[in-house]
Amino acid sequence: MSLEETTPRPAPRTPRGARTRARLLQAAEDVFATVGYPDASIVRITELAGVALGTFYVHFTGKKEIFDEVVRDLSRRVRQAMSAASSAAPDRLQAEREGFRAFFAFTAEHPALYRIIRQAEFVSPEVMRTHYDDICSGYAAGLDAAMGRGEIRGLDPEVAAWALMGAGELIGMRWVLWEREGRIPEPVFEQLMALIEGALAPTPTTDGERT
Amino acid sequence: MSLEETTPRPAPRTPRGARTRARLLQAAEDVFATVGYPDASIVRITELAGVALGTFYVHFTGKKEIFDEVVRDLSRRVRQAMSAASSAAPDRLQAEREGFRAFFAFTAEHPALYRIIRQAEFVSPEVMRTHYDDICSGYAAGLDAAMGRGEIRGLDPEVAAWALMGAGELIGMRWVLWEREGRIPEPVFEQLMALIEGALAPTPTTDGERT
DNA sequence: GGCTAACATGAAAGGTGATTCATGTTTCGC
DNA sequence: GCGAAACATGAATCACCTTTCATGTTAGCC
Repeated sequence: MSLEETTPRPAPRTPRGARTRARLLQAAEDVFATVGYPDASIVRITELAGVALGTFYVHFTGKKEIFDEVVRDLSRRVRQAMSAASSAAPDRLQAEREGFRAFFAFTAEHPALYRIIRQAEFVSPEVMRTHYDDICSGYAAGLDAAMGRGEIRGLDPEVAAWALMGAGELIGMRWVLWEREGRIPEPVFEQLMALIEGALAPTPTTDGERT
Repeated sequence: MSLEETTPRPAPRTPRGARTRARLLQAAEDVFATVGYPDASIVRITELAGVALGTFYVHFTGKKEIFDEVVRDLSRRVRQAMSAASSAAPDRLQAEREGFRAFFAFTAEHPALYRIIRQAEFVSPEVMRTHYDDICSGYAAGLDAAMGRGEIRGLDPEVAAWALMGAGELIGMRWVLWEREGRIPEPVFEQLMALIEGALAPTPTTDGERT
């Protein structure tokens, strides 16, 4: 049942249709984020969106399709935020700082991201994988370039990207999502940066000849 | 509905009861891990366990209760595996190696851990938090002690613990769960260790006078 | 070996929620 | 302004699931 493929609904052809679809997406994001996928019913989504139950099926084939769409949307937005922030940095370490700052800021403003991505594991493993893969490939490319410039030590960019991404994810969960303040405390941020700096810094003692 | 408290069922008083309960727990673990919480029905669990539907309610008050129990059980086991592995290590770096090895090995053998913990976010946020907090406090204590012995640089053990935990989590997801091989490739493991080493190593350049 | 509490059973009650569809309403090109 | 396509509606259908309960069965204890 959860593995079936369905042909997606065609995109809306009029402004009205587009508006309704957007309203449904926004409502779905809210509902998924607050009550979770299991308890998120189509009725709830349509009620929040202010449209009739049947309207939902004009725009989406079912719960999974709209979920996927929500995930893709959030993923796109967070990646865009991160790359926009880090692209202007003069060097890699600065890029790390700005990238992480943007990530934590996005998390603070859209807690839905975490809450939704974590559920995607079952609802839709493919979209979840794509999300991480996408973030990662951008990240790894940045690391690779920096390595070429000798700014960081020689290491496998992919492994490093996943590891750092994981560090950011849990730190964000712990200090942004779980703390009332809703934003990362500066000392925690600095600590994280210190760790990343240490992990990436060119080692004076050993050469970078690891695989 | 998902926030209600119910008085837990009393523990079984006979070997037979204990056996049935254990069978249900094991079945629940499998079902939650394969089809996910939303699609996991009590019927499915009891069928897999080979008991009648009604029997379930002799031992558990509902789906959430057995889910919580499964999470607590997995959490206990993985923590035990990790601490057993790392406790014999001569120094901190060695302890890191053994701890992570044990973690990846456990992940390979019980993919259910990941799959289930990630769902806990909504089903049961408290248990999920407890799981991470528990792992973390042990980890942080180890780092703190090592810091006292001067084996690693001065840093906030809690932040470091969460960051490293996150790194391990995503690396495990990517290379243990998502890869056919089902165990972490040695080069990836070494890369991760190199990163951790860099992150924790006492810095020759700066002193450890950060918070 | 018989008594009782503990345990197991599965049919049935009662809900919930996803999805369909026949029917209206709006919008847009002409 | 008109006709057709796009869109919106919500009552009705249907599938499935949780939970209860009255009734059997088992096992520990004397």
